[in-house]
Amino acid sequence: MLIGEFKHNLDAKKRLAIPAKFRKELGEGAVITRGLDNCLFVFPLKHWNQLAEKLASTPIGQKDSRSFARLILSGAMEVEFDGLGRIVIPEYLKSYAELKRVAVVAGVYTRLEIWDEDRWTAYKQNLEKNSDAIAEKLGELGI
Amino acid sequence: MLIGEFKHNLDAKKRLAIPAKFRKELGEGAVITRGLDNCLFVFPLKHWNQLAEKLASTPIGQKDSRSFARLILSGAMEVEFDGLGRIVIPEYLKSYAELKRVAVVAGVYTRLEIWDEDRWTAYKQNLEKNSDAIAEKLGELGI
DNA sequence: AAGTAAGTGGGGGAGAGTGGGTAATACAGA
DNA sequence: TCTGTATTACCCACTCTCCCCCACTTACTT
Repeated sequence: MLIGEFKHNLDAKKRLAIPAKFRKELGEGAVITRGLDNCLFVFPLKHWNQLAEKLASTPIGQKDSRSFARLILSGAMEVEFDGLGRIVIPEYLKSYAELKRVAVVAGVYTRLEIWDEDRWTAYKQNLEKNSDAIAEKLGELGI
Repeated sequence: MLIGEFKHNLDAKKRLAIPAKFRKELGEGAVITRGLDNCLFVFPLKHWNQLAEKLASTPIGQKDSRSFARLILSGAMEVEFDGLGRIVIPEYLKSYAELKRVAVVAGVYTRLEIWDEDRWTAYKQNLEKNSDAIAEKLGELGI
């Protein structure tokens, strides 16, 4: 189950340790790509295939879905682990997500997200301010 | 049935003893995550899975549901008991709930809630002061 | 009053994360 | 074509955190 939040360092060689907990589930292969809200998405191969199919089959005529598909598909790369469970973040993804030294790796059930720590903190603070709206959403989901 | 209120210490290693009474019911697994009003929720695995599925299946393209799912899912952690029935509270949850030394573990029928003692006391006092108003609201809900 | 179950706390070892060194490969320029 | 440079990938070593185990204390029960 891909859940939880972990802080890890991006070293000078653009290597990022993936938490051991997630590594097992990604072992059979994963894809890293540009995500939404200036973070990176990491999909297990299984979910990636589903998503890619869906994106490829969206009507080419619609401007929004076309550019979304482009964003996701063109930025995609297969993830490769080194002997110690780290991945290398290509320069174009690093700059897209504005990654600096400390990165946050967050599990969102079907995918991982990689955030720059500062952006992540700011994003969360902004969300928590709207906790009333969140409570309402929870109600809708029957909690 | 998860009811009752217990005070326990959070030790220097961020371990928290779960009352023996609750442990049995959570034995098959549980998930801890950010809750409302700055407390933490602990769901039995069964309830959590339902919730997570719902969250994960919301459309990724919609900003609101995306950030909402992110907050709940990334905040979650599988609960693991040590040999003596304690769980470890990850740093980011500890700071979210502003947990200090003494924590309150409260059963709310389908879930547990974990509160910092001071916040819990303050919250309860506030509740008792406004119990009339709350009772009226409840009336509107047909209780 | 003693025994048992539950909670508190600490020490040590294994495993995970960090960071640097080196060899191999690719690429550019002479 | 050969050489020098840069980038990548693999390997190794150190540190720290987390997990497991054990011992002590408290409270409740009989």
